[in-house]
Amino acid sequence: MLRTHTCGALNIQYVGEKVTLSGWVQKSRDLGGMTFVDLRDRYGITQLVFNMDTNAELCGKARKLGREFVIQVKGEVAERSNKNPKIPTGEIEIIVSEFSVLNQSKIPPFTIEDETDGGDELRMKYRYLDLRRNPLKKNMELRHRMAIETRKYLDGQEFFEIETPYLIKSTPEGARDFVVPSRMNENEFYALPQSPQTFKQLLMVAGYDRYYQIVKCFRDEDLRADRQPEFTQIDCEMSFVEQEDILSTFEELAKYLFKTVKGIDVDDFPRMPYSEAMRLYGSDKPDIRFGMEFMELNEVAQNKGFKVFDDAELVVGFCAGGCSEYTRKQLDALTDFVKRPQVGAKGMVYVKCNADESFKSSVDKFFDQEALKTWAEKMNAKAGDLLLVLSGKANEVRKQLCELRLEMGNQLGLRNPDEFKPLWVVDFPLLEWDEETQRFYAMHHPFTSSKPEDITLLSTDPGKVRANAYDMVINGVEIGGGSIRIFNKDLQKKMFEVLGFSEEEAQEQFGFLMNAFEFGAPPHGGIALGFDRFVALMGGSDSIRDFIAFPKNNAGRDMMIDSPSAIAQEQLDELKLKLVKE
RNA sequence: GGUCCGGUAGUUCAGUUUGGUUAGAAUACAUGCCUGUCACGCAUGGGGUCGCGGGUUCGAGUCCCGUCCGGACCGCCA
Repeated sequence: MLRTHTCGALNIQYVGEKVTLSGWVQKSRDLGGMTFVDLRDRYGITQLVFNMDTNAELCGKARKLGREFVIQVKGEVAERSNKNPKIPTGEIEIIVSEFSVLNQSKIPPFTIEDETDGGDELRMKYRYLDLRRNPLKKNMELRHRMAIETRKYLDGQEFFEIETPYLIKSTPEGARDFVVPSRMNENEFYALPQSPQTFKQLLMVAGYDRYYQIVKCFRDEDLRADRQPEFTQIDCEMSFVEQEDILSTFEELAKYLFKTVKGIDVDDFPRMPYSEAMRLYGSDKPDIRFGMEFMELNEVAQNKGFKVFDDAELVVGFCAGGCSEYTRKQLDALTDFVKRPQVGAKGMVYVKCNADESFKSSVDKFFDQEALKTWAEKMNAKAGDLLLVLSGKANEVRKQLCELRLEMGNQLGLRNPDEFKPLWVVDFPLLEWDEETQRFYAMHHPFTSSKPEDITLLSTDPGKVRANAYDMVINGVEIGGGSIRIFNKDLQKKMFEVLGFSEEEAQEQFGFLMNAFEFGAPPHGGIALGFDRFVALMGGSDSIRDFIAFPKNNAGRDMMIDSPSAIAQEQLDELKLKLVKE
């Protein structure tokens, strides 16, 4: 037996027992007459002790152990004379009687300690060493816990976990597909699923009225801190449900996860229409841990001779409470922030609501005290507050102000990662007009149904149609989204028509789904939650990378295995593929 | 496709603003000493193509151009 206990298992109750432990050498401390070795495994650290008086040969051998050597030791559990209260095994140590080196280790490129060295590049290349460290280990444990609890909850709600294929069919809608050449079908390709969308709908037709899957999805788009080309979703679908059934079922799932995994009780999720989210926060995924809601100022700020405002479609700002003492330098920094090309504002107007009830603004030339007072009143500002105002084209300026609001939230410490404020954003538009291609695109996806009362607009004013679509948003992160689907063949055909598909194209790409709708498709709807993001959120991080065991870098590369990579000519030949060399 | 930040010892970084002696620190590593350490301590030592290429200059880690790599973001992500 290579071990009788793990390195986290032993405590004072085991004193006197003979045990066998295996693990990695975390560190050794050679004091001359005696040597201490910290032995580590996934479960903890146990101190080994060697003494020159009692066993000089063994002690001498122990001194030669290097970091990360894998060893097996046999010995007796003893109470320490000097206890270490910082670790669970700190009251005991192992008086080693024999040990063997199971494997040696090179000196690792970074130390296996919690918050020490190792830049991103190195950590990715030696991911298996980084995973030995506590921070990543905790993240993997959190991920495991959430997966298990998700399964428990959904199983308790009668959901079946059913796997759907990874080798499917490419469709032009939505994100770019990863494609896989088919050896047996010359000139043809599979695509990896961006989501199991159509399959889960077919499962509804099949009568499996509650389905879920914790499933990998693939999108060939550029990466971000919160976006990987392969990522995991909690994918669900239910039959004989309305929007409210989905919302309550998955609100309960989220609450259950917060409770079981974090021990946190979260309040009921407020529901906010998309239009209101855009108006108040300039975002379809507002962070409602803090206020600073937007207020439109066209009425009070236009036609006062300030050309920038007069020419703008929208003048909008928010009130940063208690910030009237911001210095010129801080305000300049905020102006630079919004003028960065990534934000794209032309400038920023501020109004300090001074303690003595006077106002100081960057546009004093155009607005007197009385005018600024009307702004302050409109924005419910008190003495001591700071108003920040942007102007421009409505959609753009809302987005810019959203960035500024989040930045102020950061600066003022209002975005506490231990606080969780979820909400449902509902009533999304069904369609989105794209200027470049001059056509409508489905905002969610083409299987989304519209609000019944809006359905007549589909032919007359498609941009106005609201969808039975919803997003779960927590702390400004889009955790997931879904919709009530179309389950009628004719309506689905109509939808493809609005999206500019010819009947042939629609039949060719989605005929299998519409055909299935002719065989008794039940009303159904569902949701998919971004599992990586949810875990990262629970772990208090904006980046999902450290919640995925083997993630890819900025350029979609796996730096450890160095993929993607070229393939052999024989493989290309077999697939009948020719590379175009440039 | 674009914007910004970074690349100096095994590692994390300072040094670059204002070009000038042998490029430093911490940690890791090696050797020696040390019998209760747990970030052990003390002493000694080795360790550098300053990402790469070109240019300016009497002289480049430092300035300029290009390029590669990493990170954050915009576009993109139904």
